[in-house]
Amino acid sequence: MRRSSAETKAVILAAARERFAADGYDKATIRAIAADARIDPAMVMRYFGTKEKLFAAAAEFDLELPALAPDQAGAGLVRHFLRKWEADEGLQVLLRTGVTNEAAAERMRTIFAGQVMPLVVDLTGDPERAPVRASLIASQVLGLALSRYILKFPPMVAATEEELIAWLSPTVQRYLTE
Amino acid sequence: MRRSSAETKAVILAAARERFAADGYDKATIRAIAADARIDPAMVMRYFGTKEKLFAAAAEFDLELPALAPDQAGAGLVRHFLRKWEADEGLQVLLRTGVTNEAAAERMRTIFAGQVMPLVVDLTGDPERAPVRASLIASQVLGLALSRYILKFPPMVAATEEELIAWLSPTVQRYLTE
DNA sequence: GTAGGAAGTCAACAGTCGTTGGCCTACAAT
DNA sequence: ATTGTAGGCCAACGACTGTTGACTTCCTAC
Repeated sequence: MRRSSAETKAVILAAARERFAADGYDKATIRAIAADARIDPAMVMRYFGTKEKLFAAAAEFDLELPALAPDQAGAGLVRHFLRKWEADEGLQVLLRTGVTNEAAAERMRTIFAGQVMPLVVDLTGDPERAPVRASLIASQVLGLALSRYILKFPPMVAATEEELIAWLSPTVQRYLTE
Repeated sequence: MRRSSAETKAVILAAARERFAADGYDKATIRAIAADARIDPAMVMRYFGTKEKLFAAAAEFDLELPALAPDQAGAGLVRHFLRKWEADEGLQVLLRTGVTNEAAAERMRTIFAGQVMPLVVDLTGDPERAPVRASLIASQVLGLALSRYILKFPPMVAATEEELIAWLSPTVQRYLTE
C-alpha cells in the first residue's frame, strides 16, 4: 500500500504505543510493532531513527491536570487520574516501562516534579511540605493503577469508578490538607 | 574452585535474587547471574534447569504478616511492610518483574489473596467487604514501594520511616475500619 | 515522457540470549 | 594405583534482536 509520510508515521506511533503499553520496553519488538502497523521493520527505523527515539515519541503525553477547588481536590484528582489511565495509553506505557528502564523512570520523576508538584503547591499554598504531599498522592494514585490495570487484583478490577473515588478521595484530600 | 552442590546452588540463588531485584526478569541475564556467582552459565542450568525455574526459586518468599491489635493495625502494617521491602529482596523481585511478566503478576495475586486478604478478614470480621479493603491497602503499600524504591521520587526517598508511618497509617486504618 | 525523489521491500549484519553436550579435573573409595 | 563420580568449564547451537544498505516501485514535476 502507499501512504503519505505523515500517515505512516502516525500508524507506527499508534502501534508502538499499544505494544509498549501492553508489553513494556524490551518485549515490545520493533518487528512486532512493524507487523501491527503492516509495514516493514526498516520503515520504523527510517521514520524514528532508533528504538529509543520511537519510545520517547510514544511516551510523550500530558497529565492535563485541571484547576480544582481546594475542598474538592481529592475527589477531583482521583476521578481525573482514573479517566486518564483508561483513555491515554501514555501513562500505562510509562508505568510498564519505568519499572525496568531508568530513562522512563526519569521521565516519570520529571512529570511528577513538573506537573503534580506545582498543582499541590498551588492548592495548599505550602511550598515547604508540598513535595511530600505530592509524592504521597502520587504513591496512592500509582498504587491504584498498578493494582487495577497492571497486576489486576480482582477486587480492584471489579470496583466501579464511583466506588474507587469514594474510597480514595479522603486519602488524597488528607495528603493535601493535613 | 571446588564447592559442594548445596553451596553452589545457594550462591547462584543469592546472585539471581539480586539481579532479578535490580534489573527485572528480562534484563537479568543468566550469563550476568553466573558472572556474579563466579561460575559458568552452564552450572545455572544444571542446578535449576531453566531460567523460569530459577526465577520461581528466587521469587519465593513469605510476607510474614504479624498478628496485630485492630486499633493499631494501620501503623503496624505500614511499619512491617516498610521493613520487609528493605530487608527481603523477594518483594522487589516480584514488583520489578510482575509489571511485565504475567507469571510474576499471578504470583503477586496469589500472595495477596493468600496472605493479605485472610489477615484483613481476621482483623475486620467482615468477609464480604474484606477483598476491597485488602486490595485498597495493597494499592497504597505497593504505591509506596513503587515511588520510594523503584521510581525513587526524591521526597519519598528522603522521608524517614517514622514520617511515612505517620502519613500512611491513618490511610490503611481507614481502609480497614471505615 | 522522463528524471527525481519519496515510499516501501528484502536480505543480511553483528550481537546477545537461553540452552546443550562433550570434555576436563579433583576427590573418595576401592 | 585405579576407577567412579560429581563439580566445573568450554564451545557451540539456533533463535531473536536492533540496525543497515541496496534494491524496487510508484507518484509527481518538469
